[in-house]
Amino acid sequence: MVTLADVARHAGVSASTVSYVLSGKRSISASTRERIRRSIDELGYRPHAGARALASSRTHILALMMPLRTDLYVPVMMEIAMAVTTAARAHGYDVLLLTGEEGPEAVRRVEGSAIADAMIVMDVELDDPRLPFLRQAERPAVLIGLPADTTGFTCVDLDFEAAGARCVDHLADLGHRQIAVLGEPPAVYARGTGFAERTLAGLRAAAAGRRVGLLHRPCEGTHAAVAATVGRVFEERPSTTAFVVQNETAVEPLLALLRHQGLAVPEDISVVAVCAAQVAAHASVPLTSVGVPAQEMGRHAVERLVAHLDGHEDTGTVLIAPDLTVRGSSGPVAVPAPPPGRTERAGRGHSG
Amino acid sequence: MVTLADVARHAGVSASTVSYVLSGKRSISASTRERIRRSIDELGYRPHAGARALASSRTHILALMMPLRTDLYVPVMMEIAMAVTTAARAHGYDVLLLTGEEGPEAVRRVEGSAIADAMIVMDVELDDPRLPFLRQAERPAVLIGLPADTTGFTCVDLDFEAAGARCVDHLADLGHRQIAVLGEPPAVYARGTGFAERTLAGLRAAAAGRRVGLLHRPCEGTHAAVAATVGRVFEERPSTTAFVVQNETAVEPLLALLRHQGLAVPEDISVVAVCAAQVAAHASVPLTSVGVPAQEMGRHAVERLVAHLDGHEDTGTVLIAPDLTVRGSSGPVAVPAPPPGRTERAGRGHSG
DNA sequence: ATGAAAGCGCTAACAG
DNA sequence: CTGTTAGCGCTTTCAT
Repeated sequence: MVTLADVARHAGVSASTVSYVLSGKRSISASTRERIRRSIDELGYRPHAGARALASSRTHILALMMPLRTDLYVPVMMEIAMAVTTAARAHGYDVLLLTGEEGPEAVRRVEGSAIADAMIVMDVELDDPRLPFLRQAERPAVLIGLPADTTGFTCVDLDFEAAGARCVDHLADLGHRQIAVLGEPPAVYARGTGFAERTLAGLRAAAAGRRVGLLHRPCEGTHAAVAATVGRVFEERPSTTAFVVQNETAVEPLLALLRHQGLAVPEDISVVAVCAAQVAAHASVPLTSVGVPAQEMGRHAVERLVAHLDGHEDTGTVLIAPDLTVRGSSGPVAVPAPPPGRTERAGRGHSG
Repeated sequence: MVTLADVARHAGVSASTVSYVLSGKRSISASTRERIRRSIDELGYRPHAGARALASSRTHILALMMPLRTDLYVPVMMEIAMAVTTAARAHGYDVLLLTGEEGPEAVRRVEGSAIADAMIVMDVELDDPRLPFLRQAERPAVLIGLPADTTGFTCVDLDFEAAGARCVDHLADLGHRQIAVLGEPPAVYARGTGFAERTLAGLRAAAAGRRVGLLHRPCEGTHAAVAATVGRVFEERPSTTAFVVQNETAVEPLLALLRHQGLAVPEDISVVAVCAAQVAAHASVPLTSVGVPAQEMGRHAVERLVAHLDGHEDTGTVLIAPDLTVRGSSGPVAVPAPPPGRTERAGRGHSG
């Protein structure tokens, strides 16, 4: 193994000089700097991570806590993880993957063993059990998601409230007066994930402002559950002309159901999604949607953390502005509004 | 920060004794061991990862190289990553996440900086550029997937050849004589991923043995591509009565298309998938399938690596036996075989 | 602009 | 069964 001492000997300088060339923490004459660089390349030297961590109290590792749960859309989690890793590498950091399984204990482990310089926590719940430990930890943390109390943390998330409002505004602009919301499964609301509620708040506020009716129903992503939920929606609000879906797994079942009921999208009924762009774009009917900016979230999280580690204190919440992409699943409400043809007799979408 | 020295002082012993209690590498009297354990708990001591790594040349970290590509089914990657992380924790290891982005350079980095004790490489191609570097590395590696030359590595994968054979046997047993295979997109075959070819080899061998016709077509996962491919399949082999799909994203488009053409599954046509169990189980028609044992693969990979690190030399390939789960998308071929009703005129599945 | 030297916290001989 | 001690490879004062 090539050590710093080897490089120093090879370049005819002291170890500290090599170290300083690497860290750039003091000025080195151009000539020796070049000589040392050459030695480094020639010998194929790489600093020993452990030694460096021990001496400097900096591991250049960020810990990423992933949820173990599977009721959230996995590809988005993965995209965030990849974005975090890529952004981290761009700043000279590596990423340690932790599963939610260990829970708060993972925080103590990272803290106690100094195995990472900072933590990124995904799938944060409103009253997350990890937060107290994170607060009393030495290391900075960025939360992806918004807990009830954000004191002491930097949080990064999509502005789901604005996203909800954006959906309603878009549909209201198209003339829709009665909107149904197909939400995440009840379990997601129950465990206080926050984003679902925030979206709902935005939807409701905008609906009130625009004087359109809003009916919200949590929903599992199975064909059966979607059929049942949509059935009840049409019973309660027969004048529904648009759906907002916030549940990746419910997207296809919903589209299949509407098709099966002879309702054409967007001629008879509009559908807008709050979901991963990929899901919206590749659905059997490309969906107008507000995407979850996974890449951006991952990147922001890392950059905040790196800034903090570099001494630029900057706690605070980053809410990423929603972006609504029109893809053709939303259109003007039919005039006169067609009665929802919900039985087998109906043919394919005619709007008159 | 609490150090080993603090614990030693608190327990009234020497540092080495504490170290040995932790590692169990030499016998300690029950009384002092207990005393030390108590001190450790009381002080909340955790070994400093960097110091330990420096002194012992063991980081207790496994590096996991994930593909950055998105043409493979993401949830399976994620499931493997989670299984790896969980299994690693169970053996006292943490997992460092590396993206394929860095390519072979990542291998050199891990090797040179001694940031991990071993590597797990996912999405291995037949002639993977990382393998030469991995071979000359000090640290052991486990590949998830099978390269052309497995010399020097432990490889873990599903026995895709057996999986393919299993599908053909299942369908042949049901009386099918002409099977079509909807494969991964051409790009997956082109870059030499191996598993796709191995599945095909298994399908072909079994088909030859059972004297059933086999037509294989790579296919993108879009509705348009599936429609085009299936159309050509029926033109070339009108007597096709069963499909084997190995492409998660093509599953729903295929089912939708068959439905739209008035072909009932499994009455008119059988469908068997080689894909993630979750996809098969939650498809609009639950699919008979051979699942990808992601959990098992991740676990095996870690266990092999840990065994190797513990000195139990055990290089070799682990091919996990396929498991075909019957879910109702496969059935006996209709007698007499129905002509595929591929045009709009056809009603819903009647077999006469 | 460069060197010398003292650790960082832990492990593993080497002694007893 | 336990203690002493010499590093592991690097960073960072303190000198010059």
